[in-house]
Amino acid sequence: MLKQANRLRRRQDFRRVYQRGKALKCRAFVLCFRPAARGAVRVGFSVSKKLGKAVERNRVRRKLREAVRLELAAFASGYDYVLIARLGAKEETVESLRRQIKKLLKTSGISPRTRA
RNA sequence: CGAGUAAGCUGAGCGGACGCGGCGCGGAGACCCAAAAGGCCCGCGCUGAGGAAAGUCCGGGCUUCACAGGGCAGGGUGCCGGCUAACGGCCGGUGAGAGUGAUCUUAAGGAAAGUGCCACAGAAACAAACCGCCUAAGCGCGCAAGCGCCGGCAAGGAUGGAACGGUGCGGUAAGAGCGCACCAGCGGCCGGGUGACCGGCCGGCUAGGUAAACCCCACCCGAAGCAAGGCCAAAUGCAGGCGCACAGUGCUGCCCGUCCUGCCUGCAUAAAAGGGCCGCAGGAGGCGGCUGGCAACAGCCGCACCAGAUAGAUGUCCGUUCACGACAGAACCCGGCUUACAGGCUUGGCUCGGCUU
RNA sequence: GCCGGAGUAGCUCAACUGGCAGAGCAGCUGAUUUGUAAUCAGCAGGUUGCGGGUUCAAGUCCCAUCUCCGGCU
Repeated sequence: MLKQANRLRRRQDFRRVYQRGKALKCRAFVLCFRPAARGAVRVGFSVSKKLGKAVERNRVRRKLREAVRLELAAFASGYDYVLIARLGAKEETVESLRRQIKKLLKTSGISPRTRA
């Protein structure tokens, strides 16, 4: 679990990221991001019912959150992010998710130092 | 020893590191916000999913609508007694069915209130005569045997899931509950039981199936749901309609009756600006003991307080043990039902079979 | 949280009050054609999602369950 400050919580924030942000995808998830007014890293998660029943969805979300927590330094502050789990996320481990996050953030073109 | 049957319990453990929700205590920036409330941050302590949390199939509590009115429709339940806040649940019994048995299953009221249906086959599917059996009585013909007419019968055959009680004896022209005995079913009386029902005696001899077809009878059901609903802060405008009629009074429909308001309806306005708080977890609750009861359950006493989120908390890593871990995640609460489930455990339980004494 | 609808041949759909599960397309075989298409004739293809029950008889009625689709808040 992330701290409250690092969470994306409002429905409108999600919508803003979906509509006006950029999206990158890999096997396990889609990463959407968008510059925000505040200077913090805020991440939201989306796991649809397509992934399975409540227990399975919880497991996927927790693995994603743990991976994000461990890689929090790699995220550029001043941006809002949303991770949308895909069907492949069920087979991933936390370690493999961390690698995919790092890879996607590198290709995103924004680095932690630019807006720290 | 083997096979079975019944009731119940459990649902990986221990240690460490990094994290998260809630509560309590302490602290801090002057960060979010128009402001209040609240949020964000740091430290410590305590605490943090299930037996099904699931499906949403029933029943309640709670809240609002008018403290919930009447009728018709509509829906549900359906052997008896009890338990319960209530139930379509549970317990105990009755009948029926299955099993060698322990035991299990059971929507199990009414078919002489009425209607419908019973395909094909068959003469006929609720009142029938195709094949068949008979020719006693009556009439005609004939010397007679006999033939014909008028008829009688439902035993046998055939069809069907089902054919107007079954078996046997008597009876008859042939037959038939026509008579008798037993069995099944029906009605009455007597006895037992709170009752479903059971037992006995007597009577008249006969009534097809289907109500998970319509229906009849008995009993029950107002509706919507915590995004219910209430409070705080901010904002209070525009458009339309009505005057003794109109509008609303919440959704399974219609009608009647009646209450309330004077204004009502729509939009801005509810997924708004980061809105917030209550509802919200002390309960028909849990654990232990005693008493009453065959039991479900009830009463009394004692003990502890045991999730409460709102993008929604249990995860990751390391070590270790073993039978290598199933189904599965609270969202207002509770009682049931149903469904899913790796494995493990308990019972001075019960039944059947084999062997030994 | 609440409430609806559907499941039938490989595909798209029928089957009224329970009474032999059917049609079109697709498939296969044959005919026609030099050959193909079209056309004609014929054939095969079904645990009616799954499991129970009621009934003489169930796609149809009742109960339970699975999957999919949709709606309201």
